[in-house]
Amino acid sequence: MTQISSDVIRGYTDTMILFLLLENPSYGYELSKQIRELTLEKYIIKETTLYSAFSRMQKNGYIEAFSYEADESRKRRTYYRITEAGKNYYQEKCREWTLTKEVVEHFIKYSDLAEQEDTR
Amino acid sequence: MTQISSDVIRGYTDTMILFLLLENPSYGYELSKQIRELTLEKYIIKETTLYSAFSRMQKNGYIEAFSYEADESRKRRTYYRITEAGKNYYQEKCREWTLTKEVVEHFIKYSDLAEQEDTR
DNA sequence: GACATTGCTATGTCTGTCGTAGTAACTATA
DNA sequence: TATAGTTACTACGACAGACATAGCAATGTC
Repeated sequence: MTQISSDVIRGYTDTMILFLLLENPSYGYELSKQIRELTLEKYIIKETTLYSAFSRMQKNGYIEAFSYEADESRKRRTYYRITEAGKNYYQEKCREWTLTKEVVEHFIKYSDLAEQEDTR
Repeated sequence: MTQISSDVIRGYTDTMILFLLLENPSYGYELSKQIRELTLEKYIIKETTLYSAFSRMQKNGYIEAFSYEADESRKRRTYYRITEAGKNYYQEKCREWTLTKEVVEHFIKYSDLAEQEDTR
């Protein structure tokens, strides 16, 4: 297991995208590359997952779409920027994450992990 | 937000149950109480979630059902114990958790969290 | 005897992820 | 300039885990 099963990440893809949009507006392909690089290939977001996150978050008002092209018919990419609501949502998720960590770690045993690694 | 949205926990309910079964065989109602208490009410597992986890994990061979009653027709509770496969699965999930934490934390900003708490 | 708690089953819905497929523009290369 | 590879998306359907709702029977408590 070198990659993460995405079911675990579920609920945090939005957060990952919003984190990156806090820095700069961006678009699908670039974001997916950034996520892959930032996580050192440990998490590679699927295209469909990414784009469905866009439409969900746009619907929820967390991001806004825009285009750099003057001519709408010519635009290649759809850029997104984070909204104020998106920033609030992001912060909420960060707080939730600390709670989640606390909860899950009650049920995790770190002992023997190294040992296990060796005996594999 | 004092409780955790269960979508975040998704993928770790099995782990929580297995952790407790490592100590003792147990049954639904008791496990749900233990989870509630261990997490100081931060996570309260839904009944349906719990019991569907049982059947899923039994199907996967991670747990085994048994009864303390001699007379099967009289049994009140279904007890479960963890199997060897379950122990391995549990350890795998613990390793996965460390990875997950690493990945997610790249996208979390802890700064301003306290500040936010104050202004609420 | 009434009421709360315990312990579980059945059924269906919702949502996020993902597989598969397809399209079109742009880029590099030979 | 033909071709292959990369970029940048959209559409559609399947699946699985969490959960709402409902129901039911045994046990405990006052």
